[in-house]
Amino acid sequence: MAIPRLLVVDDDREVREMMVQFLQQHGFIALPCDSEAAIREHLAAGRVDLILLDVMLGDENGVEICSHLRSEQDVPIIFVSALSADHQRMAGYEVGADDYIAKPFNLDLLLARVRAVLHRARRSSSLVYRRSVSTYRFDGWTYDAKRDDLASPKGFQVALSRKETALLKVFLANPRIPLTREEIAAALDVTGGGQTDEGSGRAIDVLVGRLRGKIENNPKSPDLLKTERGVGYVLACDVALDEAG
Amino acid sequence: MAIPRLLVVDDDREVREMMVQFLQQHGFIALPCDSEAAIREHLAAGRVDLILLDVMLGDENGVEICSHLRSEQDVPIIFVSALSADHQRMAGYEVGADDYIAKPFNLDLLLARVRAVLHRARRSSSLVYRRSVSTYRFDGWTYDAKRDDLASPKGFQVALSRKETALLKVFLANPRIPLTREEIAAALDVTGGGQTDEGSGRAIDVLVGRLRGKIENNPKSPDLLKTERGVGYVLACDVALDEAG
DNA sequence: CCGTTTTGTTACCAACTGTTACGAAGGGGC
DNA sequence: GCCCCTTCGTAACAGTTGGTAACAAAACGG
Repeated sequence: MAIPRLLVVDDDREVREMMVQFLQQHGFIALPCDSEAAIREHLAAGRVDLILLDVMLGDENGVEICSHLRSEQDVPIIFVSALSADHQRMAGYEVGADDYIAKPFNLDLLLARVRAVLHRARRSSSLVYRRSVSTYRFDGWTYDAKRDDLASPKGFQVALSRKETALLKVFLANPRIPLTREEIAAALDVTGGGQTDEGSGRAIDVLVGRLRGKIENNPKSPDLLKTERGVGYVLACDVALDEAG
Repeated sequence: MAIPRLLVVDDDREVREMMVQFLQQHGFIALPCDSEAAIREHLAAGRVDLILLDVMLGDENGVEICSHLRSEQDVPIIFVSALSADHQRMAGYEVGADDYIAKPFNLDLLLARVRAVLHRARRSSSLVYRRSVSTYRFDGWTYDAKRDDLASPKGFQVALSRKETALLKVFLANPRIPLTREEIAAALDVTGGGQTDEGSGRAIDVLVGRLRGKIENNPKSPDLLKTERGVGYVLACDVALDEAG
């Protein structure tokens, strides 16, 4: 299983950002959303492992959203709510929520619940939970995560900077899944997600360019880190994992 | 199976457009219709995989239309209706509808039903569902969909832009079937379907022209991408598929 | 502190794609 | 054939997006 991707759905921007930052610090890809439409975009765009859903979403209703989502696919959902009354809790479970956390909550409690639900979801879908992947192999390349050591198909060692390494890991964890700049930025904890000259910087583009320069045969026409115009980037090869622990 | 082609039959223009847009966004070719005559035109013009049929069609009656159509061929039909009373539902099933959705409905529910019915239709007609065609061969050309790699009969590699690739795929999926600009636009998610100078742009024409420039021996008198005057374009050769998975 | 390395920003360019305008090519009626 | 109208092809243009060199700022390591 790749790095878990979580959607943080809350209409209070401050709460949202706080949760996103906290979850990112603990190794998750956390993507902020503020509406059902945003959730659907992410679901359509790629894998989502867990949704943290605020019950009160301005004019939308979290319980209803949950009900919609649940009737279609079984993404795990954890409700987050200021309404801790029991009947509210029940309304959450009845539409299929996997857990329910009352605000204000302890962030570590949140983390524990998130891990528990992800763990459950993994078991039920009989995916092996790889506690620590030690080595990734892709297209002849070998990346030893433990020693942080990347070797080319011909056996030459290639040095990556810290951010380049992080970027590579994100792609290795999500092979063949197109990642938006927003998602990459979230996983790397950099600011910029913009792709035009106005707006925020183009850190992701530049970073991808630099990584390409080190791992692509011909960086001008990349075989591995392909551009999905209007979307983002995708690692266009399969990745084999050796695991330890 | 090529991209599924759906007819969206509803006399409320707004509802129709909304459904069409939604279905297009999810990868279907969705064609709006507002009458039995329009349905028949499409059925006569080419393959139709599923009809979404409003029960109340102004002066026409959806149930009757369904009954007519069913007595002739077995296109799957899903009824869409504001009349959710049980007897109405039964009237729908009795004339052979494959499913029945009450308005107002959740769009994603619609999507789920559409996919279910298409899936069923595929199985029952014992068509192998090709999850991923890896290579197309046509008139000496080879297109490797996995690597997104197009090679000319003489073995030269030809670079296509994203939209050009998408256009080629649409034709490869529908060889020898004349496709209207409307259908192509739907499959490509571009706006323009108009062919005159007024109205919407001529994106499809220009795109076809560009693709011709890359794959035709003599773009001025095309052998592959022929124009069907007053209709659209057609790929005038057979296509062989190699499949993987 | 200072030099080095890493990382983000900016600017410029190239590629992609939709729009428009204009001319050419059909097609029907006479 | 000739005229007229519709349809189509395509060059030219413009708006957007992505690649990347060059610079600036920040982090790092003594």
